[in-house]
Amino acid sequence: MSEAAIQTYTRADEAFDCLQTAIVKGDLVPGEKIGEVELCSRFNLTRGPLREALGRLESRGLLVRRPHAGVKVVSVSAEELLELYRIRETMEGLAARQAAERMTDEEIVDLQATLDTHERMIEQAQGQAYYQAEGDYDFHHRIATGSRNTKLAQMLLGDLYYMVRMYRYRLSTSSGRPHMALGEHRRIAEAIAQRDGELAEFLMKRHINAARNNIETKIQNGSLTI
Amino acid sequence: MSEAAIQTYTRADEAFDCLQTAIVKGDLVPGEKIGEVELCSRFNLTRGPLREALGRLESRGLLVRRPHAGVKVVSVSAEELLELYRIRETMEGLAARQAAERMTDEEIVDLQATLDTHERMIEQAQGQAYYQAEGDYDFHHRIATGSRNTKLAQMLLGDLYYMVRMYRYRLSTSSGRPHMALGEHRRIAEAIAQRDGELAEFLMKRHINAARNNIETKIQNGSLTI
DNA sequence: AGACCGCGCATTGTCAACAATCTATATACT
DNA sequence: AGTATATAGATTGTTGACAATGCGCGGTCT
Repeated sequence: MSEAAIQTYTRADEAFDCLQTAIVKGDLVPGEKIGEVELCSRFNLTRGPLREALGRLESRGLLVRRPHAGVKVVSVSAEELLELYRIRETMEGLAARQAAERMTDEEIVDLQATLDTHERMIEQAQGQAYYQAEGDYDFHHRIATGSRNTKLAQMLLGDLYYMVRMYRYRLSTSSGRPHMALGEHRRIAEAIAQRDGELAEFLMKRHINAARNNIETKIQNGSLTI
Repeated sequence: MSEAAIQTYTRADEAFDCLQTAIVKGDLVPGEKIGEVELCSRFNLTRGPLREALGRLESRGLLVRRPHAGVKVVSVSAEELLELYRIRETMEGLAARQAAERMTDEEIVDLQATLDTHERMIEQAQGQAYYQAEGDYDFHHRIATGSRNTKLAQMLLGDLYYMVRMYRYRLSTSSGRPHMALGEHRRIAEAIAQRDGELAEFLMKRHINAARNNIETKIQNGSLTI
């Protein structure tokens, strides 16, 4: 998905993408032990590039590897998932503040246009958590990039989002509050449009904290099992 | 260096550690293009494990890789280095807050004992920036671990610190304010000992911001060239 | 019957040869 | 003379075979 920009696309990159999306989409279940040869036949690869991809994924925390014993998809506990949101809160708060200071006017227009699209999506696909989750991801993605903070964007897009999305796909956590989330997005975008970094940071932190609380209560209700 | 804990230590792990320390210590210069075969002979490895290690390092942002063209050590601009400190400010602030809430009493005692050691080091090794930098790293390391936030510690220890250390070794950035930094560390440790998370967060953010300002003025003076 | 030991098998880690791609040099053309 | 192109060399990417390690099964001893 969207790898057009890359000129030469090596087998290892292919393996990396395949595995990453497989993990995020839940085709590879957390905790399950997976053999290398099985993965090779599954994705039509040889073990060389595969192992390189496994190394990358391990380094990103999506896999755990024990020498001579095999790899398995990382399984995140409920506490760890909530901790992830604590990290997001601070990091995306920073991203929002820097985005307010640095995004181009054009990017801001695009950002707000994206939200219009999301609104239509929510109305059309009532309850289709998939599109909601993707829309949410899109919004946060734009802000991370808009921060013009290379490493920050890299950490958010490369490390955190994949772990969060992994559970979002599985649990549709964002369902239940799509309209509310959209409203929060709107206000954040508005603050960015007014170049009010402080406000954007505040709103973003509150937004993510709300999402975190939503998950926490669901877990306590028992309606969410991890 | 300190690989006793691991039972089986694969060649790829070895390659990873060798390269990482080589990059951090400056044996591998940023921007310089390095061939795979050269690295192999340099560290007594074969290309298989080496490539796996290269993948991991690329994924962590210490290397950049262009398909069929080779790898080179990442070169961070002055702006990017300062941005790194912005990220540290928020993330380590969070770490300090959570550490204040979650560290064991024993860990806190150890933390303060560490600071005593640092004080002696600073007095003995006047101006030896190396030990100062390592002492500083040690302090921040303990707090990251003490946060009991797996992913947060992983991101700080695995991603950010290596990049910062890379430039610390080269530029001895922390020199000039060792005593001041120690005093700031002391106050942070004190806040943690009193279980005052809010204060610990505030002090940590100010501490890192001070370090950032120190670097910024040095860059503007021209006494620091990157 | 239960526990411990040893062996065989499967899986992972490593290696060296082969194929594909890029870079640089030299040559021809404008 | 400067630019573009083609070719040669070197370097990276990939493959399949080989070696080393962990895991499970069966046997034996208490």
